[in-house]
Amino acid sequence: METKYARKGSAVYAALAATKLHPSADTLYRDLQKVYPSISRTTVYANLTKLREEGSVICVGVVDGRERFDANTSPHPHFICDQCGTVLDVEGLPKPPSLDRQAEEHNPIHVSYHELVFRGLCDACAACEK
Amino acid sequence: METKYARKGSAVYAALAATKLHPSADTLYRDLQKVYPSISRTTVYANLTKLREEGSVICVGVVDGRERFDANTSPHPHFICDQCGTVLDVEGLPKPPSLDRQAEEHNPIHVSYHELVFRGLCDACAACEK
DNA sequence: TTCGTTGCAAACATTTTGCAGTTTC
DNA sequence: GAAACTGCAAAATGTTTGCAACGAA
Repeated sequence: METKYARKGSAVYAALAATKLHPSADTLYRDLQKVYPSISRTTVYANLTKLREEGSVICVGVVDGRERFDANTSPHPHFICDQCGTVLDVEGLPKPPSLDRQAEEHNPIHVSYHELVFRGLCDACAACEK
Repeated sequence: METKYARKGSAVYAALAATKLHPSADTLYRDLQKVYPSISRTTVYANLTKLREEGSVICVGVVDGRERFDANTSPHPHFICDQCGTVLDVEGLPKPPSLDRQAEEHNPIHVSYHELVFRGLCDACAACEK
């Protein structure tokens, strides 16, 4: 039985952890609405901010002006479809050796991590192009 | 002598090509105002859009909600300071061998290029942290 | 005269903030 | 009761669009 002010923070995390689609705040909001019809966008945004500060959620990029989130916080490469905006995890790449230290060697920077993002077309969009 | 309707499109490109700061549209607008006091944000945005469609300009990422642009369109790694938002070119990295083809091998994707972005603190911000 | 460029104002979309009611401890 | 959570409404911000005036060819 849902009350108006039920705790929804953990639901935001659970919804994000349950998908591989790297949803935006709004997509997450729509998904959560199905279970919590009274949830507000403000709550989704507030909890995403909190989860990000805690380090239990990351933003993997901005697609069409919308931040895309991931509950898998271990650094891993992504793919973004330039046409439909789908965000996928990229599998099967060898771990590059300490790229971060190499970058620091020749530049005035202090690297904590790096992001590797591939761009192109997903299978579905590539099929449409033909 | 500046007229109200002087051609400003090429000035947008020139301003972007003249800096390594990977400015945002608004930064570019403020820079151009010094030379073209009557220039409008609309013109800067319109020309950035056109240049991007032409392929003579790229967006290297979104920092604090602002798109950052680069007239150097050849793919190269960048660094973004998590504190001040500075965007730097990263030098001295060895070219990884056909990462794009490797990614395609194990994933249902068609890669046209990839972006490598290092994150951390720039020298100035690292100094302040101490 | 046709087409592309410019700039103002308004519209848009995503995200943030102010605030008051609610729940938890 | 203090502190944290929720949701509504409004604000803030970056970007786009409608449109009319201007300029180039």
